[in-house]
Amino acid sequence: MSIYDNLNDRQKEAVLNVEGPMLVLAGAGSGKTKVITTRIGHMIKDIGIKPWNILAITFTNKAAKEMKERVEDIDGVDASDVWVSTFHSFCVRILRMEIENLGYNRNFVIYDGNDQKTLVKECLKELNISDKLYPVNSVMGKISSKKNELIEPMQYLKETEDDFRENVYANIYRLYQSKLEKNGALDFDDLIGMTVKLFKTREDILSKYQNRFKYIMVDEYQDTNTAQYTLTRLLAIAHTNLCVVGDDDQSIYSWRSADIKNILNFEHDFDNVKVVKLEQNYRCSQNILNAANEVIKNNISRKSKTLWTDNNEGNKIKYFVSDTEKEEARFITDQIAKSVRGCERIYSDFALLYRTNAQSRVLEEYLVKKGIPYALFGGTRFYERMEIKDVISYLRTVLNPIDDIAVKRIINVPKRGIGNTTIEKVAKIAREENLNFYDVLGRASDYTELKSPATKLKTFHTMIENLRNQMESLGLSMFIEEVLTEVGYVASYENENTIEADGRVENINEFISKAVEFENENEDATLESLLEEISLVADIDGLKEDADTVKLMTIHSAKGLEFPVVFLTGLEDGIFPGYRAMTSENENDMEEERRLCYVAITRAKQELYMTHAVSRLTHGRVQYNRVSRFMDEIPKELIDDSLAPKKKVNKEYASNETKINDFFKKNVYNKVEKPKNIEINYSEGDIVSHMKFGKGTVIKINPAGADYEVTVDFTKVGEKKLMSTFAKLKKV
DNA sequence: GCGCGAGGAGTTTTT
DNA sequence: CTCCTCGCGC
Repeated sequence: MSIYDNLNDRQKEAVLNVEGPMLVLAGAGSGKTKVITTRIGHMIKDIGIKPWNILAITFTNKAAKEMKERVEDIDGVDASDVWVSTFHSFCVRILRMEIENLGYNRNFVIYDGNDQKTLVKECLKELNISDKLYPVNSVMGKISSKKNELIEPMQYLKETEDDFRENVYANIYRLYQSKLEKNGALDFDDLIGMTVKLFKTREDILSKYQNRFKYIMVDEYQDTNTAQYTLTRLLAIAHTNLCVVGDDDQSIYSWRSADIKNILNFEHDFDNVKVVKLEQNYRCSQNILNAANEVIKNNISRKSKTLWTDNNEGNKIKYFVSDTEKEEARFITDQIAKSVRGCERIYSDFALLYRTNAQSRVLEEYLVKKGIPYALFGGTRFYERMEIKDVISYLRTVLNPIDDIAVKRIINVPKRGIGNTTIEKVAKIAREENLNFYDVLGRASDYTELKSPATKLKTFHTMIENLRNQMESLGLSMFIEEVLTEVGYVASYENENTIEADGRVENINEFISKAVEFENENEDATLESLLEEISLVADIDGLKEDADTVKLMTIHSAKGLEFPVVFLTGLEDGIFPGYRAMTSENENDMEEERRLCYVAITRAKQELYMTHAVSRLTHGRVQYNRVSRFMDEIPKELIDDSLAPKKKVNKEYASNETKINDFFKKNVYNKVEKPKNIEINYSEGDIVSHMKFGKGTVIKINPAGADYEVTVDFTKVGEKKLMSTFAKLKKV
C-alpha cells in the first residue's frame, strides 16, 4: 500500500506537486496536516529531496511537533533533518548563529509581553509622558504593529514629523528600541524583524539559507503578518518552491497584524501559481458543517469555497438559553455529567469554548462543584506566574546581567532592604554614565548618593557573581536549585505558611522538574536554551489530548483542534461578537468575529451546543444581552431548541426593565442600544445603496434590540441582513 | 524602606 | 469583580 492511497484527488494533487509556488486553500477539517506531512514524505522518499533542504513553518510548537512526528511515522522516511518549527523559533535559531552580523550579542534574551510592558513604562517615565494620554497598552500595540510592518524607529519618526501625536509614539518607540538593545534583549516582534533585516542587508547570508531551504511550506498562511510574509518571500524567491497552506475563512489574528491579503493575493505574488482547493470536510457532521457554512457565507471578502462532507447528518445543533451565566454553566456541567454517567462519553470528549478568558471562571466553578476533571488553557500562563517570573529573572540576571529589567525585578525579592528610592538612584546613575544597572551595583561605593545602601548593593552583586562561577560546574537543574537556596527565595515563601505561598512553592518545584525533564530530553541543555524554550512556548503546546479531562479554552486557542462535543458559550451580542466589533466603523472587524464563529463551530465533530445567557455578570455589573447575531444566521431547521425553556419572560428580567434602561443610559452601550437617535429614511421596498455591496432593495426592517435589522436584496451579492447603524444605507 | 488600605482603572483574542 | 497604583503612617 502506498502512502497516497487514502488521499482524495485534490489532496493527491497537492501532495504530488512539489516544484513551483502553490496555494492550498484548505477548509476546516479537510485533512491539511495529512497533506503537508504526506507531501514531505513524498519529497524525501520518492523524489529524493534531501531532508535538510525542507523547511516547514507552523504557528504553534504543538503543530510543529505533531507534524514532525507524523512525517517520521511514514515508512522509510527519516525526518530528523527536516526543519519543522514556528516562525519565532525558526528566527531564533537563525539569529543565534547570525545576529552578530547586526552588531548584537548572540546571547540575547527574549522579552515577553510583561517585560515589554515594564520597559514601555520606563520609557514613558523617562520621557515624562503621561500614561493617561498615552496608555501603556496602546504604546505597546503601536510599537508592535510598526515592527510587524517592518518600520524602524527612525523611519517612523520621519514619517510622523507633521503629526504631533504619532510623533510622540515614534519617540517612545525609539527610546524603547535603544533600551532593548542596551539590555541585550529582543522582543517577540524583533525575532522576525531582525531576521528580515539580516536577510535584507546581507545578501550572502540570505543566499546561504535560500540554498539550504530549497523547499518551503508555510501552514496557517492566512495568519502571517507583513514581516512574516517578507521573510517567507525572501527565503523562497530564489527557488520559488513555496507551498502555502491556509484558509482565509479562518483568519482570526488581524489584531496581531496578520494580513489576510497575504493569502488573498498569493496568486499575484508569484508567477504560475498552482491553486488547489480542499473542500471535502472529514471532521464534522452534516448539520454542523451546514451551520458553519451558513454563518460564514455572510462575509463578503473571501475566496469562494464551499465545504461539503460525506459524513452523517448527525444531531441538530442544541441551543440553550438561560437567565444567567450561572445557569449556563450549570446546564453545561449537567449535560457532561449526565452523558459520562450514562457511559456515552468520557470527559475528554468535551471542549468548552468562549470568546474571552474571563468567561472561564463560572464554568470552572461549576466543574469543581460537580467534581468534573478539567484542564484550562490560557489566562495567566505557567511561565507568567509571579514566582516563576522571579525565578526566571534570577537565571536571566546570572546569565545576562545587562538585562536591566530582570535585575530590577529581583534585586529586592526576597526583601533585602533595597527599596524604590535606591533603585531609582542606581537607575539614574546608570543612565547618566551610560552603564547598565548591574554595573553600577558593582561599584556602588564610588558614588556618594549610594553611600548608605552601598553594602547591600555590593552583597547582591557578589552573590550573583558567585552564582555565575558555579554555573559551569553544576548541571542545569542543580544550578537552578543552587540559585534558589542561595538566594533564599523558596525559604522566604516557606516561612509565610499561607496556602498561597505553599502554592507558589509548589509551582517552583514544578518548574524545577520541568528543567530536569528538559535536561533529560536535550543532551546539550544549557541555561540559554532552557530560557529560550520557555519564552517561546504557547499555552496550548502543553495540551495533553489523552488526559481524560474536559478542555476549556478560548476560541483562538482552539484553532487547529477538534473535539467530539463542543459547547460554544456566551452567544450574545456584546460578548460574541464582542462589543468592540459591534461598535467598530470597520466592517472587517465584524467579519473577523464571524470567522471566529466559523472556526468555533467547525471544531465540533459530532455534537455542538450553543448557549446564551440573557444576563451576565461582567466587571461586577449585570449586563443584559440579546442573542448573538451569529445564532440568527443559522437556519432554524438545523437547530434543536427544545432544551430551552419556552421563550419565557423571566420575572426578574421584566421587573428589572427600568434598571436595565438606567444601565444602558450610564453605559457605553447606549451608543448602540438606544434606537431613539437612529433615523431611517428608507422603508420596505425602497432601493438603497451600500458602500461595499452596491445597490439593492429593502425587503424587511425589523427592530432588533435597540437597532434596526434591515434585510436587503443586493443586486451583486444577494440577500443580506444588516444593522442600520453600521450599514449606513442611503436611499437612492 | 515597608506594609497596608483606599481608590481608580480596565477586558478580546497571543507567538 | 479584581488587579494595580498611590499615599500615608510606621
